[in-house]
Amino acid sequence: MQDSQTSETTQKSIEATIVSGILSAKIRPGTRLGENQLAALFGVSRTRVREAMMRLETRGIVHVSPRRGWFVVEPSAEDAIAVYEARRIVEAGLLRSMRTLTDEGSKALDAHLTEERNAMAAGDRQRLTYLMGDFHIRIAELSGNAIIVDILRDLTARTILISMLYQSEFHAAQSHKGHCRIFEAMRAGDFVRAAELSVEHLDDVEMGLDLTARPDPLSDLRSSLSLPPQNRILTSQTQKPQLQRSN
Amino acid sequence: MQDSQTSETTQKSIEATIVSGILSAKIRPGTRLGENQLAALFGVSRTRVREAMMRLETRGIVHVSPRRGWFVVEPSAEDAIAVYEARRIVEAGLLRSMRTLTDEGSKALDAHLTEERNAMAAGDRQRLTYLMGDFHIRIAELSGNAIIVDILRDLTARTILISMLYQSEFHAAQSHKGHCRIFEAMRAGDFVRAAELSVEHLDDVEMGLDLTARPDPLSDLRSSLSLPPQNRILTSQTQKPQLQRSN
DNA sequence: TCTGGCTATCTTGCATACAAGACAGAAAGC
DNA sequence: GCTTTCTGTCTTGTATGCAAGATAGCCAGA
Repeated sequence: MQDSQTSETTQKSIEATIVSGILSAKIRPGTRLGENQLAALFGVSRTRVREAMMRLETRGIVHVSPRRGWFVVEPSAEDAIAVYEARRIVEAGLLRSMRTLTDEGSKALDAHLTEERNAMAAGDRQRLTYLMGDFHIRIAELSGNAIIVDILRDLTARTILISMLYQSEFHAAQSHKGHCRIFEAMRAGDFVRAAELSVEHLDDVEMGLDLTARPDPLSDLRSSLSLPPQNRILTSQTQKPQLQRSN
Repeated sequence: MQDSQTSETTQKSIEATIVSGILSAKIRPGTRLGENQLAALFGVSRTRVREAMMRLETRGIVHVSPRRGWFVVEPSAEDAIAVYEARRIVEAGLLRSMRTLTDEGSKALDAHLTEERNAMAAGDRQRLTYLMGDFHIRIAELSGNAIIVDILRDLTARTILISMLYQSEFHAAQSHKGHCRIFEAMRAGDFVRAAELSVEHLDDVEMGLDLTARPDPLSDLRSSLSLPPQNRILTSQTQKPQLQRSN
C-alpha cells in the first residue's frame, strides 16, 4: 500500500510539480522539459514522464516539438488575448452564479488578502505572483465546483506564463486593490457587481501587458517577409512548432 | 509528408473518434475501451492508445480502473449537477460577453436550427442528440475563442453521457424551442437576454433528468448500509473505481 | 573567410516484453 | 448445497530497446 501509494502519487506528481512550478513563477515559458532529465529527476522511466507531458499538453501548459523536446508553452499575443477573454467569461459567469458567501468562504478570502499584503510588505515577488493567481482559484473553490476550479487553475497557469513574457512591471498593489474590491462586493452579497469588478480587474491586468513585446525574436522578420504568423489562431490543441529557445 | 501526416493524424484520431462517438450518442457511458481492442482497431500499438486514453482522462471523458480497463465515464448524480452548473456558468458568461452577431454567424445558427427541425421530422434520434449538443458548441465557435470551444465541447460530451444515463425521455421539441429562443435574442442583439434564456434552457434540460435513477445498481444497498458514497465529491481528476460493467 | 555537406549525438516516436493485479471458473473441503 | 481456495487468463503498469528526425560542429573546398 505504501508502495502503490507512492507510485500512484509519483505519476500525478510530475504533472502537479510542473504546474505548481509555473503557478509560483519558478518555471519560465519556453523552458525545455527533457524526458530524460525529468525521468532522472523523479526516478522513473521516460514512459511515465511522457504520460505526464501528454496530460499537460491537453491542458495547454506544455507543448512538444517533434523530436526536439517538450517545452513550457510560450503563449503568443493572440493566445494571451484569448486566455484573458476566457477568464473573463468564466470568472464573471462564476460570480454571477453565486448566491451567498459563507462565513468560511469569507474568512478564507480575508486570510488570503492578508497574505497578499504580507507578501507585498516582504517584497516577495514569486510568492506574490502565486498569490495573485491563487486568489481567483480560491474564488472558484468557493463554488464547490471542481470542474470550474480545474478550468481556472489551468487558465491561471497560462496567465502567469503570459505575464512572464509580456508584463514589464508588476503592479501588485493595483491587483491587490482589485481583489479587495471584488471581495467587498462579494461580502456585500452583490455578486453582479463582483462580476463586473472581476472583468474590470482582468481588463486592467491585460492592459498592463505589452503585447508588442515578442517572445519570438523572428516575428518582425517574419512579418516583414509577410510569411504566415507563427501560430495558427488560438488552437489550444495544436500548438506552434517552436523555432527558438528562450536562452 | 503524407506519411507523417497520417501518423500524426492517427494519434489524435483515436481521441477524436471516441469523442465524436460520444457526441453522437453512439458510445454509451460505461463502455469498456480495451487497449488491445483499440490498438487492433486503429492498427497501432497499445502505447498510442494509452496516450489517447490519458488525454481523454484529463478531459474527464474516460476513466481507468487499475488493471481492469478503461471505461467511458458514468457521471454520478453529483457529477451531473456539477456539469450543468459549469455549463450555465460558461455559456452565460460567453453570451454576456458577446457584442455582435455577424451575418455568417446568424446564417450558421439558422442553418443549424433547420437541421434540428429536419432531424426531428426524420425522427433520427442519434443525429438529434448530436445536433442538440452541437448547437451550444456552435455558439462558442462564434466567439472565435478556441479555449472556450474546447471547454464546451468536453462539457457537452459529458452532458450527453449524463442524458444517456438519467434522461428517460427525450424532449427534443422543447430543446429545439429553447435554442430558437436563444437565437432570436442573439439576432436581436440582446445578449443578456440570450444568456438568461440559456440558463433557463439548461435548467429545463437538467430538470428533465431523473437523477434518482442509478447508474450504480449497488447504490441503494450501499446507502441502506450507510457506507460512504461511491464518489468523492466531484473530483474531475480522480474518478470512482468502477464496480460494475454496463453489460 | 565563407559556404555547403557530412557525421556524431541527442532528442522524441513507437513497439514490445515482461511484471503484476483482478477476476472468473474449477476444484476441494465442509 | 455452500463456501473457500486455487489457478489460469486477461487486463493494465512500466521499463526498455530500437528507429528516425533534428541539430550542432567539423571539415573540405572555393
